[in-house]
Amino acid sequence: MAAKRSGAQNKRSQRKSVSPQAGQALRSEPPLSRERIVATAVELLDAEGVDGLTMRRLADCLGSGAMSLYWHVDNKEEVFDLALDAVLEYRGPPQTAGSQGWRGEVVHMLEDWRASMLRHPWSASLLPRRALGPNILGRLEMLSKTLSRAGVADADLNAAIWSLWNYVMGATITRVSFDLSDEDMAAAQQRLTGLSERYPTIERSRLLLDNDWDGAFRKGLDFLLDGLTPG
Amino acid sequence: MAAKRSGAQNKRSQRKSVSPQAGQALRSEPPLSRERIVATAVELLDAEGVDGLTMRRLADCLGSGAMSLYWHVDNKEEVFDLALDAVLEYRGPPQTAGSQGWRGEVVHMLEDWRASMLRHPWSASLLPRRALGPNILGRLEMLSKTLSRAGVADADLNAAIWSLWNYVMGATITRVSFDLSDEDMAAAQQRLTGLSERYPTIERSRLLLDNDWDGAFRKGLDFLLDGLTPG
DNA sequence: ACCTGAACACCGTTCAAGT
DNA sequence: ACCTGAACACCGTTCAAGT
Repeated sequence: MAAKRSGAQNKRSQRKSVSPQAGQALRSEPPLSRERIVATAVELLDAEGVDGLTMRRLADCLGSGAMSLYWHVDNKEEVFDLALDAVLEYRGPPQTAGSQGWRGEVVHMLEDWRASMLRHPWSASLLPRRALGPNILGRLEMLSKTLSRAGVADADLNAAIWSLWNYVMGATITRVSFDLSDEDMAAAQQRLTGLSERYPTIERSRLLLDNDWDGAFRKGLDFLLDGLTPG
Repeated sequence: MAAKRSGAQNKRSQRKSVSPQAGQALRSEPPLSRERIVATAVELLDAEGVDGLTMRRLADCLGSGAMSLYWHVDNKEEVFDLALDAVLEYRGPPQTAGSQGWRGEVVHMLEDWRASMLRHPWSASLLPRRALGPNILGRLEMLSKTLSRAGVADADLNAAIWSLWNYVMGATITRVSFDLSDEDMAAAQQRLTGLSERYPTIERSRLLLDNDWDGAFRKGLDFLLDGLTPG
């Protein structure tokens, strides 16, 4: 929107060893920049969760005034967008690739996607409501290309991608939201047990407790791929 | 937590036709109650979205002081929990059921679940982060029972339920988040076209535009059921 | 070009008090 | 038992001003 940029001013000139004045932070921080803001936002989100990210607190962590952020960033929404995409970089298939064929590649891409989001538990539930940044688009592009090469017809491609995307998102969001402390988990199942005459089946199967999330994820993914892809 | 209840005081006694005093609302509202609070919260959420629900605004809609709500409700979190579950009641399979077998029942249950959430677009993205109320548990119980009767082994039951749950959640959340105005949609694809050399495949397939969400949902669901269930 | 403090219009919730 | 207003400790953001 605005003309604000943040690209080229990294030269930082030679600051001539600023003599620290009383009351100031001794080790003067590097100047503000989009990169620093985003990196610190990710740290803050990792440490405090979505509700912990506050423009004021973020500025505090950066050693700047709260309003200084607004020079580099339009608003809080943009901070979310940038932090999210920053966390979703894809480094490509592992060294052992090539030999494993397209199916292995797809599975790797989706498991890596999930793993990236699980490393930053705030990211999964944030993603669906935010703009698609370059890293997200890059992952979609790569997935698309691989499926296409695997023989998925153009007419079926979008449906296949969205089915997989939906599945990965749902699995990750659920996984994060049920990753409670053991006490919370026990309490929930406890509450359930108290109502066992109303919910006998899920009480008996201990639905809320013993879940092999990773195994279940992989199994469902395989079923989807069986259906979505030819051959 | 607290000893607060809201069950039995519905008698409301005979209020003796309160003479409306100047400055007061003429038609005096019915007394506050959990039910009224939740119903109004749902209306407000439907109209204004998640960010539009504010304790103060909610109280305004109810014609009461902001703090009055806290007698009936612990905090804002609980309002969310209650509003969410209120919206997820399940009325059971249609009249024509019985003849359609367990697979038809499962499909109906999950499509109804999705439809209920789509009717209240705030609900889908809220659900994963909230406590499971009786209506949600009821749906899980019914799904569980049906799958069990269909022959899914006890050992596979939880994985099957969570796979379906995840898929439904992911599909619904994505669907809601991409249900932008046409201009937004066009703008997004526009931006993509500008980068078409970086994302040629998804640009060519118009991934962000022509999506048959409902068809894709049903297709992926069928694939999952094929894999998850015996026979 | 970059950063700042004061100020505005909001929040959720505690508390002591009213009826 | 139920409702209330004042007050507290926060928010995101605008604006006019500093360097």
